[in-house]
Amino acid sequence: MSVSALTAGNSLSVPKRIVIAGMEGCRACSVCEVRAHGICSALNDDELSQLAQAAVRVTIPPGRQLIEEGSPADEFFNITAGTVKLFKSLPDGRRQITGFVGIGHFLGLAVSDRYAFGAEAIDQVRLCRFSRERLETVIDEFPRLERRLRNEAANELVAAQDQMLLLGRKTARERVASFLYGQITELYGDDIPQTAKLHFPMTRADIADFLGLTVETVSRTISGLRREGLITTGASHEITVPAPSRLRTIASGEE
Amino acid sequence: MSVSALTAGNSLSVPKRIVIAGMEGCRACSVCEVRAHGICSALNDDELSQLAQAAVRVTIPPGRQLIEEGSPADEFFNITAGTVKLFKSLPDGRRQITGFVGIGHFLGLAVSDRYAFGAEAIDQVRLCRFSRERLETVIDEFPRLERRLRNEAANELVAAQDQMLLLGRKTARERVASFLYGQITELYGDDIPQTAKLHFPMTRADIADFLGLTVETVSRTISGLRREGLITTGASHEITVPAPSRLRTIASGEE
DNA sequence: CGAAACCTTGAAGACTTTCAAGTAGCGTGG
DNA sequence: CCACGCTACTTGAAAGTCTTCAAGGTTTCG
Repeated sequence: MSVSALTAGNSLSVPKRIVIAGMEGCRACSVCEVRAHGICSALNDDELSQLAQAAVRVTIPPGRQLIEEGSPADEFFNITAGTVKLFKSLPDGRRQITGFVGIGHFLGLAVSDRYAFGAEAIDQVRLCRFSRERLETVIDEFPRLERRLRNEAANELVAAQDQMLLLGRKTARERVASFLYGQITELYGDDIPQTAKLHFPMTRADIADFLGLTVETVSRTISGLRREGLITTGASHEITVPAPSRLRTIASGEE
Repeated sequence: MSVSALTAGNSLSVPKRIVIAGMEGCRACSVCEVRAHGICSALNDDELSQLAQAAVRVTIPPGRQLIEEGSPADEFFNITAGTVKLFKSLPDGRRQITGFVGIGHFLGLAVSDRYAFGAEAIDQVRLCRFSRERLETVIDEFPRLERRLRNEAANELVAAQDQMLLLGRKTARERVASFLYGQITELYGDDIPQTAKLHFPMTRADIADFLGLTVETVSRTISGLRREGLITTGASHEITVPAPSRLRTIASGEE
């Protein structure tokens, strides 16, 4: 389901842009929008063109699942646009989103032969697709890539540990503040402005599944933060934060 | 505090076994108890002796902290005996244990220059210590090691995702069952016996901090499982599981 | 424009926590 | 050898945070 869905998604959503394996990718990489990000930044142009031969670029419409939990892990992805949610589910439907990943993110670092998580496009997503086999070949030739992947994994691990602290020990208020502050740092990096304007793609349900809460609690908590003057809400996916540092304080459990 | 504490721990706890940097390690590796585990299994004897020159073996008494959250990450560790708990804390003392790690585990895969987590010995722990610098040198020479580290990180990532699902979406009962079943698989691998006997080193408080619960809830839940006949309790760190598969069912949220 | 999906708010309920007290295990020392 | 003190574990009762159930309002998109 997962892989075929992906292929179908490509041909259905961008019929005018048929991708021929190994061709378009070959051209695209050196001028790719994520040339400077993710694993690609670890390679020079020559090396990149080798990688390109293993890549296919595809576009995924919002809501389409690109990886199904437990399906054979024979592909890797590199996101070039949009946002993907990663998740795990229980048999009765309870769901935990383990992360939102965007531009430059490398997806599919599974060790086993099956994906341990699902992945679904939140908005329109573009990505490069590699077969596991071909990527491994390229990796063997470029040790730098290997290190890059290790660092990528290590970074994700740090984020996962933060999220475990959040899920295991933070209150609803602290969780929502953490989420919002996380969105701020993702958007602005270390250069946080006095007033941050956010426009995120995920729904309240996504946020709830990410924070281990219900939609109602997320909604109520956001309303609470608004009443306190800590945030201003525009459209449902737009939030303005007049004093990000106050949010950071709450997020880290200091009040 | 962390590194000095470690050194102090070594000299204080095993005064008769003074370790000379690069010497004992050099001998020990090829006959090491974890020769076949962890990163060492990725190397042949020759390569290993190179690695050994960068290693110092130390022993840590129970309760001693070997890594302090936020301290400079200039060392890596490879555990050869005992169990270590990894954790993150909030300013007010709330604590989340992100994992228990034992024999063969490689510790310190930080990308930043500071540890993002703390680490404390649960029982008596032995480990190999490397300076970050020296390990990186060895890694550069052995690409296999690099891949090994990536796989290690990928495996941890899978475990972290499981834990996020647990913390965000499982009930107390499911969490405790998950913990116990996890202990079973760690001890027996894929070959689960009809009746599993467990003897784990962590306290109820550790388990609580791992599962995002309080000690009281852990205790009550274990009592509940016992009343249901799902487990038998001996000494406080000993539990017998007459039907592991039932526990697995509960752990995965199927009842 | 209208159906559907999404978001918000209220009230009742549930699971877990908090507070409290008692029991048990263990190492030290009289 | 047993008392003492400490830490760990267990159990009960009350309290609290978050969830569940329910309904109304809003946005989105064909």
